[in-house]
Amino acid sequence: MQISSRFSIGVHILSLLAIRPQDHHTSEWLAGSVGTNPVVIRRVLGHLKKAGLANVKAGSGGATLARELDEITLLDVYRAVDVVEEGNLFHVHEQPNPACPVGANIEQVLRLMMFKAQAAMEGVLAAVTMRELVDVLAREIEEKRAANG
Amino acid sequence: MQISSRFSIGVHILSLLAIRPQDHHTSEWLAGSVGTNPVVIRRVLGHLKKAGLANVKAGSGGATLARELDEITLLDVYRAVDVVEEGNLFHVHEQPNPACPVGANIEQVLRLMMFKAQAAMEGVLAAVTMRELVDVLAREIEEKRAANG
DNA sequence: TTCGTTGTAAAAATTATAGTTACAACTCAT
DNA sequence: ATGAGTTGTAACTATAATTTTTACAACGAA
Repeated sequence: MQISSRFSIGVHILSLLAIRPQDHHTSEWLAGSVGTNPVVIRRVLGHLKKAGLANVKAGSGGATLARELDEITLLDVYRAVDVVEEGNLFHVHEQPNPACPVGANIEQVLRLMMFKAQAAMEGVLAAVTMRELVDVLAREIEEKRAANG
Repeated sequence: MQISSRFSIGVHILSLLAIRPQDHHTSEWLAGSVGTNPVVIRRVLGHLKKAGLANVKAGSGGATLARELDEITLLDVYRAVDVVEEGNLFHVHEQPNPACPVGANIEQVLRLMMFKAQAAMEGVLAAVTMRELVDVLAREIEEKRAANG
C-alpha cells in the first residue's frame, strides 16, 4: 500500500507559502491549489505547525513558513505529517510461531533488513531541502511560462 | 501506511523452504510457522510461483524453492508479492489545480524526488539475497540453541 | 476411488484514507 | 462590542486495502 498523500500535500502547502509569500494563505485558498477540502488542509497544516515548520494564525487566518526553506528537508515534512510510524514502513506479520526456529527468529532478521531499506529511503528525503525543491519548481514554472507565452 | 505483510510472509515462507528442505511444505504446515490462515499462505505462494521463485504441487501438495537462494533477492520477493504498484510507493494527491502555477507543476517535481527515495529503498532490498538472509537466520537459530541448551 | 491438498471465489472484520458537515473559539477591523 | 471571516476539531460518510475465514471444485498419488 501507498504512503499517504498527506506528505505530498504538505510539500505542496509549504511550496505555496514559499512561492507566494505575499498572499493570505487561508485553508480555503490553499485547498484551491491542492484540489481538496479546506479541512484536509487544516489537518495537514496542524501537523506542520506542531513540527515547527509553519505558523498558522487562528481567527484572522493565514499560514506562513516558520523556518527558512534551507532548514526544512523533505524528511522533516515526511515525519511531520506522520504518514509512517517511525521505523515501521514495513508491516511484519505478527504471530510467527515461537515454537518453530524460523518463526522464532525471522522477525528480528527481517526488521534489520527492513530498517536498512527504510533508512536508505529516508536518507534521500533528508538530503533534499525545500529550498532545492522550490528552486526546481520555480524553474519549471518559468520554463513553461516562457514556452507558452 | 505500511507495506503489506505479504512481503514478510513471503520471505518467511522461502526461509522455511530453504531451512527445512526435507519437509512436506503444505499450506497448513507453513501457516503453522507463520501464524496465519492456510489460505493466506496459498495466496502468497501463488505470487511466488508466478514470479518463478517457488514450485507448488497441486493435489499431493507441497512447495519447494524454484531457484537457488543466491539467485533470489529481497527485491524479487518484494516485487513478486505485489505490495506496491511499481514506482508508486508514494501516493501523490490527484487533483492539483492546473490554473495555479504551483498546482500545475508540483506533481512532476515531487515524483522525481519520490522516485529517487523509492529507488534507494529498493536498492537495499536488491542488494540482499535470500542466501544472506537465511545464513543470518541460521546463525541466529544456532546461537539461541547453544545458549538455551 | 479415496484422502489430502491446491487454487480460487466470496464474504466478513478490521483498519486507514479522504472528503464532508458542523460548530465553538478566535482575531481583527470597524 | 460586534460582526465577518477563519481556525481547530469532532463526527460522520464513503472508499479502499488488508487480513481472516468459509466453502468448494479440481487435482495427484497411494
